[in-house]
Parts: sequence; C-alpha cells; structure tokens
Amino acid sequence: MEDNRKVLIKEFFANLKVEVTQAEYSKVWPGWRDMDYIPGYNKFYFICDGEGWLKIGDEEYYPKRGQMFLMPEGVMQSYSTINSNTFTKYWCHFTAKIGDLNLFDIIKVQDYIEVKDYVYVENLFKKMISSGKGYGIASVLKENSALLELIIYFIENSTVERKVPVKSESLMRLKAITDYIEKKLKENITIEELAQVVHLHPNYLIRFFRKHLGMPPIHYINRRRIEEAKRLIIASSDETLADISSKVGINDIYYFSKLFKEYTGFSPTQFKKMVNSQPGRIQNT
DNA sequence: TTGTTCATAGTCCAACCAGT
DNA sequence: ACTGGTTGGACTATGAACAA
Repeated sequence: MEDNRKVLIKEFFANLKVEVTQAEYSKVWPGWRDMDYIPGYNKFYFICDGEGWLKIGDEEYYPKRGQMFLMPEGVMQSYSTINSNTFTKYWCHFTAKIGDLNLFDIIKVQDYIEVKDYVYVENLFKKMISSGKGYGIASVLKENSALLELIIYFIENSTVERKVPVKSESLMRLKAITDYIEKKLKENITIEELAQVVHLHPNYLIRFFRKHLGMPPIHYINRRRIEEAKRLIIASSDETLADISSKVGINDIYYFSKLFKEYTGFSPTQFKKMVNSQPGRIQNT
C-alpha cells in the first residue's frame, strides 16, 4: 500500500505543471486590504520589511521580515495593512496543477515558513521577476524553474501532510491502470480493456484518467511508447526503426514516424543521427 | 454514471526522399 | 533502381464532451 502510494505520487508529480502569472517586488499601498475572498490562483508572499495582517482560512498572522507565506488557491483569505509602515515584499501569483487537481489540494503544507536562507529565496524571486519580463522560450522556462525551486524550498522547509483528497480507491484504480499500460505497452491497448481492468464504463474511464493524470489515456500511452522508442534508439543503433516501432506496440511505421515527430519534434531518423553524432551527450530528452 | 453525437486520432495508401 | 524512411491526404473508428 505504502509502496503503491509512492509510485503514484511520483506519477502525479511527473505531471506537475507550474505557471507564474505575476511576480513583483513592491511596497504595498496604505489602502492594501481585501476581506474574505477566494482566489483562483496560489500566492507566495516573501516579506522583506513592514507590518500587516493576513488571514488564511481560519488562521490569522502578523507576518515578519524573512517569513514566506503561501496563500493557496481555493482557500478563503483576507489581508490588510495595520499602520503606515506597510509591507515591502516579493510576491507572485501562480498555478501548480496536476491534471485538474491543485498541488496544494494533494499535499497540505504550512501556511508560512521561516526563511533561513534569505538571500537564496530573494535571488529566486529576482530570477523569476527578471525572466518574467523577458520574451522567448528560455525566459518562460527560467521563470517557471525559479517558481519550482521556490515551491520545493517551501515544501522542504514545511511539515507536509498528505491530504488524500483522492480516495484511496481512486488511487488504487489509477495504479491498476498505469500498471496495466506498462505491462502491455508492446501490445495493442484499447480503452475497453483498461475500463475492464478497473470496472468502469469506458467513457467514464477516460474522464477519470484525465482528471488524475492531466491527459487522456491515449496520450499517456503514446507518450510512454515514444519514450520507450527513444530509449531503444539510444540503446542500439543497429535496429531498424520498423523493429523499434513494433517493439513499442506500434505496428504501423507510417504512424510511428508521425507520432514520433509529434511528440519529440524530430523524425526518428533525425533523432537517431543526433544520438549517433553526439555519443554520450544525449541521455534522454 | 451512462448514452449520444461530433471531432479527433488512427490507419492506410501513394508519392516522395536519401542513402547505398 | 532498390530499401527504408517520411509525409500529406482521405477514410474510418474511437474518444471526449454534453446532456440527462
């Protein structure tokens, strides 16, 4: 049971998607105040200076310099100033989702942490803010990676409980489905089969799967197949693509080419060439 | 949770390309 | 010119969304 959980949690987190919607460093204005609202995004506040008041759920706080607060999506909260010495803080709005689920619905963390490495956290915020102002793919990646590091820092320095919003019956079902997929990756897998494994209606299975893993089963299966194909291409240079294709359960080489390109951006031969021309450099992508 | 409907993914073919 | 791979397009089966 515990083992199953671990594997599942790993699978959940492999599908974690984070996105920064806004990040700033600012001093709040004297009228900074809002009562009993439920945001549709998460917030981090990293207090640098000043005083004020926060309420997250039923808990009230008077944050201090060096504390980092998490105000999760979907939780009732309030904030306001208490005197003219208002907060100066780094802050950001972000989403962190696994499929349709919010990260902080799956794990329960503290409302705030005492930041021991002030400069470290400050630099992450700086990185997030400056890359948020840039354009291009790299800056989006940088922004998200800074956020991810902040989330990790927060979780690591917080006591974490699993909320288990997903009933363990659901977890077991999900586990049964993904196990079945791994086992039969090389063969044809139909939705009917998967549905039978967990005794769900095929239509419902797809919805169920999507809810927990953020993509339809076919996408998941194909992604796994292409990952496996990449592994095989890297492992052996003498196998033909047709062989590899059928080894990962795709008997149609035309379709294999198409899928491979769709998922990796390269055609199989291009990928093979890249791998062979850079021995040892590409482990996996 | 199920049944229906419409859009999308999967299949197959033909034409094409690149290497030998 | 033969083999193995890629690609666009047309057709069909299947999955996702919607309503109940």
